[in-house]
Amino acid sequence: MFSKTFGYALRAVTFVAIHGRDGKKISLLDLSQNLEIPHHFLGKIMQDMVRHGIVDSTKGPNGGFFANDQTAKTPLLELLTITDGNLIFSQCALNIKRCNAQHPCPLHNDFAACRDGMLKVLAVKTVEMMAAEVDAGTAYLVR
Amino acid sequence: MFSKTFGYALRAVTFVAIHGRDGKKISLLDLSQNLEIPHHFLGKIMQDMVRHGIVDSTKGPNGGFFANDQTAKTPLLELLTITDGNLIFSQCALNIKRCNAQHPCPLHNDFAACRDGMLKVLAVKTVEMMAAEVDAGTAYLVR
DNA sequence: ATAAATAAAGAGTTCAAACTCTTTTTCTCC
DNA sequence: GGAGAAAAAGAGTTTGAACTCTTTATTTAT
Repeated sequence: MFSKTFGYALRAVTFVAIHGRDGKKISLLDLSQNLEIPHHFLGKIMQDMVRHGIVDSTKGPNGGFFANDQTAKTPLLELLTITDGNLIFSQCALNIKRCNAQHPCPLHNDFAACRDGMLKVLAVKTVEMMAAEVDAGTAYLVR
Repeated sequence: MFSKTFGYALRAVTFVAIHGRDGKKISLLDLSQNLEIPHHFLGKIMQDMVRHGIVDSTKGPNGGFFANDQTAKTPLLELLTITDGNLIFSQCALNIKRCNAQHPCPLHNDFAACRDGMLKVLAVKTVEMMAAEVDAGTAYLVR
């Protein structure tokens, strides 16, 4: 349903939201080691996050990624759109070309309900909500 | 969430359940043309269906695929298990190694609800229910 | 028996996601 | 301003799903 890239982005951005505040910066290596994500691959993903303004970064010694004004209040759906595009909104469970309420595949309604429920969650949940759960010890970003 | 193979299998088996009764046989080419599925690829999938006893087949002139006693009452979940294995039951939305109710990722509960709802539908719906919807014109297998 | 039709089987190709490696750019500290 | 640290960028590799092509086996009709 979601790409691995989305999972990596979500976990990394949440990690930065937690640890990359008050002038603290998280290096790519720190991120990839703490979250157990291949670091070159994560590099590409974080580039994209910076490009979209989800987090900020500085190069050079003591450089790294850090939270900005937007980081905490980013809805997860925005991350999904960046990593996976918006194909997920329209795609049919059976891969039929034309599938909609007027011309449904036999799984259209069941799948649409499931997918839309999930999208609703992603639209409402923000990075800071994720961070709060992790801080409270009620959810985990790794292992 | 599901492979294309599953969608192809579901549509093809349903088509056979509708048109391959009372001694009538559906050739691979008929199947692939009616459903607009690459026919060599569909061949492999139908082989697998025959191997698992979901439908029957005969070779030679006037050969093809046809429904057997089991076809109509096959739950969709059984097709899913054949085509996609049972990885889907355990996998986590964020691709975290250990993710369960005691050690959840931040999306665990939301995703589990969505996935389990979908699986419930697949466990209850059978091929004949799909066929009935298609026969009634309330659902479509193609385009 | 032979020929034709059809499923079955095997091997190969394509494509995109996931991942790796190398080089370049930018910045800081000395 | 030179060295080193770190992100950014580009190019390459791997892997598995999806798809194609060719050959073989089986059956029917004549």
